[in-house]
Formats: sequence, C-alpha cells, structure tokens
Amino acid sequence: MGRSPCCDKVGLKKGPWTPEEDQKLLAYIEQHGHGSWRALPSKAGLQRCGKSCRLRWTNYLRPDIKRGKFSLQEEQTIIQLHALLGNRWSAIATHLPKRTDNEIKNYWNTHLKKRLTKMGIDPVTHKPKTDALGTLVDGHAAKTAANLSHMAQWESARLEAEARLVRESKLRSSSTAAHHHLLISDHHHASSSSSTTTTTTSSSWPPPPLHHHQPTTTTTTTKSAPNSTTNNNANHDLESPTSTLSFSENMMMSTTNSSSTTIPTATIELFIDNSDPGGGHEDHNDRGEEDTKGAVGSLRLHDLIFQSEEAPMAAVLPGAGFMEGFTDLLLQDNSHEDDDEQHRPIHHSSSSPDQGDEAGRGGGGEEDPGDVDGHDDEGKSYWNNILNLVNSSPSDSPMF
DNA sequence: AATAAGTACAACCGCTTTTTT
DNA sequence: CAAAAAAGCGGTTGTACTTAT
Repeated sequence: MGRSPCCDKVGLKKGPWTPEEDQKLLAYIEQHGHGSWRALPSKAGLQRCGKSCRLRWTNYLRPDIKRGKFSLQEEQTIIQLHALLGNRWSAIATHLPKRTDNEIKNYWNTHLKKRLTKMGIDPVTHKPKTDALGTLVDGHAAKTAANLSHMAQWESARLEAEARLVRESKLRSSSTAAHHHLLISDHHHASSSSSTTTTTTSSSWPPPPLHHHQPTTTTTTTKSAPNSTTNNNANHDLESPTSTLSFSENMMMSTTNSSSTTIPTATIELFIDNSDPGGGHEDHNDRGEEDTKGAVGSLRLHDLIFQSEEAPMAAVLPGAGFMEGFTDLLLQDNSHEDDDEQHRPIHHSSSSPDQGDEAGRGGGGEEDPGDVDGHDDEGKSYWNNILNLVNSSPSDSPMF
C-alpha cells in the first residue's frame, strides 16, 4: 500500500496560517479549484504541504462553513448523535450543516464532554459513572446504556450495508462518476442544496440482498461510511435506496439481512411500530415473521430506556423523547452560558442546572420515570425525535 | 501588575481507505 | 493486479487567549 509521502520536507511551513497565506489559498482555489492538493501549494505560491492546504481549506476557509457559537439545537444534535455513533465526527458532522467534523470534535472535547462528566455521565459511553468496583451505580441506567450501545451496533451494521450498496451501485452505473466534483463539492458539504428535502423515498425497494454484516466491525464501518457521502450526487442518480430510507427502514434492511446479528426481533418490531408517523408503511411481511407487536413487551427498547432515571425529562416533557429530555438536561446545565436562548419548551422543573450526580433525576420528581406504561408516547417521540433529526439532515448522509 | 493555571481551537500526525496509474 | 498517490478520519498537540491567584 502506498503511504503518503511525509509532508515534512524542508522549507515547508507549519503552524498557524497567516492572513496572507489564507488569501493566497482562497484566491487560487476560487480561480482554479483545488484540483490536486499536492500540486496546489507551489502553484499558489504557498510554502505548505498539500495536506496542510487541504485541511486549512476544509476546516476553515471554505465559504460554506458556519463559524462561531454552537446553538442549543446543534449541541443537542451532537449529544444525541454522539450517544448513537460515538466519536465518528465526520458522520456527526453530516447532520450539522456548515459545521466541520474538526469543529464538532473540538467542541465536544472542550465543552460537551466536560458537561457530561460534570453530571456524572461517562462521555465515552454515555453511561452513568461507575463506582469504585466498576459497577454501574444505577441498574436502569445500565439498561439504557446497553440499549444505546445496542443501537450503535445496529447503526454500524446498517452503515456497512449502505456502504456496500453504494459501492455496488457505483459499479452498476459508473456513468454518473463523470460528474466532476467541483470546487465546493467536498464531502463535508452536507449543507448543499438537496440536503433537507429528501425525507421519503420513491426509489426502488427492496434493496439488493445484503451479505452478512457483523455489527462489531465498527472500524471498517466507520471508515466505509464516508464513501457514500463522497458519492452524494451519484446516490441520487443511482437511486440508491439507502440514502433516503428512514431510520427504521434502514435498520430493517441491515438487521434482517444480518444473520449473525444479536438484535432481537421484537425490538426490531419496535422500530417499525414507532417510526412511521407519516403512515408510509413498508410491507415487512416478507421477512416471514409473525406479527410480534403483541410480544414486544419483553423487549420494549424505549421502555427500557424510559425506565432509566437518567431520562427523567421524558416523563416531564409532553411529546419530548428521551434523548431530547436527556440532552435538554445537559444543555440546561449550560444554559446560563448561552446568550441566544432558543425556543424550546419550558419544561424544566425547578431542578438546578448544575446537578452533579443527581443530574437527570431532578425533573423526574413530577412523574415517576420508572412508570413504564406511561412512556409509550415518549418512546415513540424518542424515535420520532431521532427520525426527525435524521430526516431533517442531509439526505446524502452516510449515516442514515 | 505579574504569572500560573485553565481553556479553546487551529493545525498537525499518523493511520486507513479509496482512487488512480 | 500492484503500487503509488490522494483523500478521509480521529487522536493529539501547540499556542494564543482568558481567568484566577
């Protein structure tokens, strides 16, 4: 395998970019496009390696980058997606238009992670902190965490499937590749034109059969994901169904084709049951499974989630899901830092914004979060929330 | 006012994956 | 098909700035 030659040639500048360098790079790209990053520095009169130029462009100079403070909505999105996807910053970035993965990563590391930690939540696992013996302090929270982890596994499997589909689609119609990617057609451009419109699919269904996917192959999956983004435009032309499928449909796609998956059928049913607010029902009967809705009870994912005392806001918030409540709580913790208050429902109870280990419990005082039966709506709202998040995100997202 | 400590963020590093030759 | 180049990605570092002492 060819390794990129090291950029540390003598004479090449490193470190912060000067305004003059920025100007040179901008001017050159505006006029010629970046083309080959390797050749660009010399052509643009920069004493930088191509990689440095590329990073400067993608992370800072690109005209479609939004800089500055993250809104509450953005914070919420990051937290939610991080719970689902982990440190897959590029994947998260596709759901935050005009934000770069690098910026999100930095923001997470410097703000959100600390906030979680402060609240006694492990920012890596989104689990409550463990005691000295390594056991979770709260059993319900353990279930929550386990299910979040489970969801991540599903997502990984789905990603792998999508990446495969994109590759296969590309093979089938390479003609679309003729479309040159222009100056601003970087993969980060989730914000580009079509991003918010495609929430339903008219493309062919079902997708081609998939091979088995191990949900545990997260590394591969992570690395594969961007490719579907790289072929964003092609996806539309190719009518790759994966790019526009709803979350639950994608879940179905990956899970039903994954013989080795550990995903319980009944839980899959939960997705089907809850994820179709628009009524656009897909016929899943070809799975050859009985209608398990009646049997879902034992594995009601959202029930498990809502049993968690870490998700009290779900109980307080009419129409608000677990994650929303959860992240609201986190955001609330930081609300005093934010000047531009947004219009989220004032559902917060009198609980202090800074709740330390008791975080997540304060809001639950008004309604028992353990009241499983009362959380069906919240559970649906949770998934709707995720779906809304997903559907409002770029249709070309590699994630959903 | 000086300086140590803390914070934020741009940029770099090194690896993997994809594309091109 | 293999090698090289390019691009993508996430972790980490360096440094400027801010805050506390």
